[in-house]
Amino acid sequence: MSIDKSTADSGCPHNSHISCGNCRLGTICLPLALENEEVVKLEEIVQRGRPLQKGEHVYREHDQFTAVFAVRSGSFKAYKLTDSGKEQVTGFYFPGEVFGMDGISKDIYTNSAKALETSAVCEIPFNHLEQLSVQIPTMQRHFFQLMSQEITEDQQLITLLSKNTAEERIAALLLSVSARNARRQLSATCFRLPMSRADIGNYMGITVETVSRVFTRFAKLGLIEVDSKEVNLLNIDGLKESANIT
Amino acid sequence: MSIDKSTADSGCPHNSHISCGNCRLGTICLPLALENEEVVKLEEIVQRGRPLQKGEHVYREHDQFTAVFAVRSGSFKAYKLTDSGKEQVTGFYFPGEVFGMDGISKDIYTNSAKALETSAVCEIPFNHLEQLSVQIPTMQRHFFQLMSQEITEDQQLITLLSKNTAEERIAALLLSVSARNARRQLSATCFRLPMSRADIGNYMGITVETVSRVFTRFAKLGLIEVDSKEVNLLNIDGLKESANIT
DNA sequence: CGCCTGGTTGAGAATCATCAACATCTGTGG
DNA sequence: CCACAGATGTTGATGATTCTCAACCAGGCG
Repeated sequence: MSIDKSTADSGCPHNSHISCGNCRLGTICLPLALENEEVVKLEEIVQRGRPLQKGEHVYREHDQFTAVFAVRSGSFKAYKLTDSGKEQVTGFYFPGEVFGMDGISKDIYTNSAKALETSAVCEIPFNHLEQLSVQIPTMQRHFFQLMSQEITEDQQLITLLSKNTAEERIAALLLSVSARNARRQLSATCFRLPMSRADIGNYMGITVETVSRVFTRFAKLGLIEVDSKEVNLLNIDGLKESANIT
Repeated sequence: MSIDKSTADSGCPHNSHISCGNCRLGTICLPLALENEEVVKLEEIVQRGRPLQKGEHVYREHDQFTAVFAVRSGSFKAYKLTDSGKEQVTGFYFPGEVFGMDGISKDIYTNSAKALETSAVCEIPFNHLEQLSVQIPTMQRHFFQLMSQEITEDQQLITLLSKNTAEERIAALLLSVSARNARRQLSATCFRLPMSRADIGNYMGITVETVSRVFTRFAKLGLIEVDSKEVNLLNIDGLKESANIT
């Protein structure tokens, strides 16, 4: 909100000409143990794209798979259309996180990815990444890990959807966003949810109405404060109890 | 059921001394475009394990991650325990399919894997596989694809859990097992479900009772025949309609 | 200013979970 | 070979959570 692009220092990911080496998101999206000269090789293949407007697509379902993407600023949602034409949100991505890996298996993206707000991505062409992975084993390992992490997270969501109530799901989502914010040195308690209530409900397998009701219920219990998209987690431990996570 | 191990030919995956080169599951778990000499390299690192009895574990949640596994014969389920101690089934694996990739990200398995019946696996030590991937780009690509496929499948399950009714979920499961059977040149209509009703319900996010009811409902509609674990899909198109897949 | 999208709230309906009883299957030991 | 116990599966009755439908409210934008 209050980020002033004109005075953005080299650590600000909005700035499109800074390099991986001094991007402050590096610790999230890069392998930690990368040599300087290896970072240079990586930088050669990474394409820092122009900003995307809210609603713009990075790629669409069934597009030819060419690259994976790291969120530079803003946020994205991945979704697919079911056979009956309904949307299914499969994930939200915040700065430093990598998406697009679903496309590898069939050489075609199985999801669409669109910006939830004005955002920017780094594009990492996959054929180059493969070559680089052969040269730099650390890179290969890191990328295996990123994919494995996606699997783990999807499985957590599966558990959530298959076992938990609406309240537990919402609590888990809030805690997830909170934790991911903390990883970027941002507030773990006070933040803006970039996605709509409909997206939340869709992602969590509940209706908008239920999302809305749970939010107000949480607010009445003093667990959170809500002002449209802005939320303030007043009682994280209470939320964790509601999420059934200890 | 009627497999006679004593007369098992070299193509039978029960036979523990056959190699990847002439394993009839090769087309499923191996990259197609592998040179002969490359297959030899792969065979050097693959460990063909002893049979596992029903209920035996391949690995347990929180174990040190060492290897991924290809199902040689039988079937497995992957599951994890939730914080509240309940079980969550995260996948079923049939011959030719690879599991254990969830462990890569943290170097620790995030699931347990146990045999649903007498089964056998090929163990592929991951450090060797990484080295091999550097030598054989096709291998790297193939492994990326396997992981990406796991992501895609998990996301399909997410959609199922988040949007579909009990009937649709069961229909989808039956069709999934059917398709995976067909891939192994087995009957797409008549097969045995190796997992319990409880496992099915757990995986699909519904209770055993509901599973049972849906099975009998499907049977009454003439869509399937059920005799305990044996099922016969009488009307695949009808099932696809029930699953909302066209 | 009014329209449209997105969000909230309410009332009734439906699916599925829960609880409970009963049936069946499996394997074990007499 | 049979009897029995425990696990697994089926069926029924009841109830709760969540969905659906509907009205209404708030904010952004032409």
